[in-house]
Amino acid sequence: MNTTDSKEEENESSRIEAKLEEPPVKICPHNPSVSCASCRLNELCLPIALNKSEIHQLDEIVERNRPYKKGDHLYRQNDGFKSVYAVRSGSFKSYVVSDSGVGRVTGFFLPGEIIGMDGIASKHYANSTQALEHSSICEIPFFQLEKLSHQLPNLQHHFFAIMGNEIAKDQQIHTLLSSYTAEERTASFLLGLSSRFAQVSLSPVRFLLPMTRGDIGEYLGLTVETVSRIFTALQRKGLIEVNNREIELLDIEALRNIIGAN
Amino acid sequence: MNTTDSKEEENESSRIEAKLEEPPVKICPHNPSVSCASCRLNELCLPIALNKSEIHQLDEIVERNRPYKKGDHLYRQNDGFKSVYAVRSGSFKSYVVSDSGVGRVTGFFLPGEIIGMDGIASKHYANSTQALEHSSICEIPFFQLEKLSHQLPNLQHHFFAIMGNEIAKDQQIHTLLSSYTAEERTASFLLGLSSRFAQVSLSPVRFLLPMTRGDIGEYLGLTVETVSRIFTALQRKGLIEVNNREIELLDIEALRNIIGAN
DNA sequence: CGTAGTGTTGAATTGAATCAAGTGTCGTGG
DNA sequence: CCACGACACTTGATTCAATTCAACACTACG
Repeated sequence: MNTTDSKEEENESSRIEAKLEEPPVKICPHNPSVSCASCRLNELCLPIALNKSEIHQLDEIVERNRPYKKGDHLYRQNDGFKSVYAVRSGSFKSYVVSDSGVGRVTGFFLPGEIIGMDGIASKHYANSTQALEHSSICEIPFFQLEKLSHQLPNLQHHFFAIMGNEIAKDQQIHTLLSSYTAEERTASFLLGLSSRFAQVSLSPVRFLLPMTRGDIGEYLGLTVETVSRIFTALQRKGLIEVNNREIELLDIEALRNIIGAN
Repeated sequence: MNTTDSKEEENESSRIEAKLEEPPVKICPHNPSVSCASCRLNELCLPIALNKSEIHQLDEIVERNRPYKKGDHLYRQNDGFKSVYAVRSGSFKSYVVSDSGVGRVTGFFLPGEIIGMDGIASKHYANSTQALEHSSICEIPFFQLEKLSHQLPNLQHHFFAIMGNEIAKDQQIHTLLSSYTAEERTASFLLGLSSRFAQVSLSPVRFLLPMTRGDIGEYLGLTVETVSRIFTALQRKGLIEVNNREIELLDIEALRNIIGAN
C-alpha cells in the first residue's frame, strides 16, 4: 500500500522547520518532515480550503509522530481524549471489546482519513484503535484545533464538514447492517474500499486488503466463514479475483447491481 | 408525551420579542414564544454553557416554526441542506428509502435532540425526517450557526461536542447491529429510550412509544413480527409490561443483564 | 523449520424471516 | 355517535440464510 519505506522514522527535530513556500515534493508518505502544505493528502484531511498562511498555522499544531508498527495502538478504549489523528500512510482499525471479550470492529481508516472523533463529546475514546500495518499519522491536539478553528472560519467550516461526513457515513452503515444480506454487505464493502483507494490515487480495481477476513466479518456483522464463502462465491461468478489479501474487482457494474437489487 | 396542547401555534409575531431578563416560565412545549433562555430543554440542545448574552445571540437566529402534524416532513432525502433542528416537543423519525422502495429507519429524535447533521457535509440531507406525532421544533439555519460559532467559542465547542456525541452514538448502534441478538437489540433499545426520556424529566420506567413496531424493527434490523414476539417474551419473563404503545420497565437490572450477557 | 495465525470448505444447526391468518385500534365521514 | 376501513399488532407454522462446529490447508514470521 505504501510506496516507500520509512527511513527517517526518528527524525523528530527537523519536522517543524519544513519549508512552506516551496513544496519540497516529498513523496515518502512515512516521512515525518512533510508539511501539511506539501502533503499529497491535504485535499482529504484538514487543510482543504485553507490558504497558505492558514495552512502554515495548522501545520504548527500538527504533531508528526514516529511510525506505528502493525498492532501498535494509537489509543485505547476509555483513554482520555486528547487528539484526533489523520492517517498519513498505512491503515488502522478501531474496535470495541465487550465485557465478555467479544470484539467488534467499528471502522477502518485509510490515508487522509480522520480518526478519534468518537471521543470529542465524552472526553474519552469510545474504542481502541490500532495499526493494521506499518503506518504513520499526524496527531492534531483537539483543543488547539478548536482554538485555531475559532480564528480560521474556513477551518471551522471544514471540520464541521468532516464530522458531518462521518455522521452520514455511519448512517449508511446502519442501513447496510439492518437490511443487507451477507453478499450485499460484502459487495458494498469492496466498492467502498475501492473508492477510498481511488481518492488517494491508488488503483480502484486492484488492491491489497489491509485487514483479515475476521476483521471484515466483525465490521460487517458476519462470521469469518461467511466472508470467506462470499469471496469465493463472487470469484466463481467472475465478479472478483481473490488471492489472499489481493483483490481485483473484475466487474464493478455487477457488484453495484448486487446492492442495487436490494 | 406532551404535557399540554398547543394553543398558540400561529402566534408568530411575538416570538422574537420574548424577554430574556426574566424567564417567563412558559411550560407549554409547543409554545413558539419560548426563548432559548427560558426553554426547559436548554441544557440538552445548544445553549448549554453559554452565558446570558450569548444565549440571546443564539436566540436571534433560531426560527420557531409552527408545529408539525403527525406524518409531516421536516425535510426529504436530497433536499438542499439549510438548517439543523432541535426538537422542542413530540418526536421524529428519519429514514431512507432504497431504489426498490424498502424503507429503513435511521433514527428517532426526542425533545432536546438535534436533527439534520447528516446533511452538513454533502449539503443535501441523506434521509427524510417526519413527525411521529404532533410536534414542534426550533430551526437553526446552519450558516448562521457557523457564523455565530465563530464569534462564540463556547458555542463552537458545544456544537463540536454535539456532533461528536452523534458519532459515538452511531458507532454504538454499529456494534449493536453487528453482534446483538433480537432480544439484546430490543432490550438495548428500550433502555436507551428510557434514559432519553429521563433526560427530559419524563419517567424512565413508564412511557409511550411514539413509533410503531414496524419503525422499531426497521431501526433495529428486525421484522415487525420479531419485535412483537420479543415484547411478548420480555413481558412473559416479567421484565416489562406492554399495552399497545404503553411500556413499563419492571426490571431494568434484568434488561441490562440481557445485554451484558452478550 | 515449526508454529500460530489466517483462510477455506463441508455438514449440521438455529435464530430470525417469511408466509399466513387472524384480532385490535384509531381516525374519518356519514 | 357509530360504522367502516386502514393500519397496527399478534401468534403460529414453515423456511432459509447465516452461524456454529469441525477439520484441514496455507502463509508468514521468528
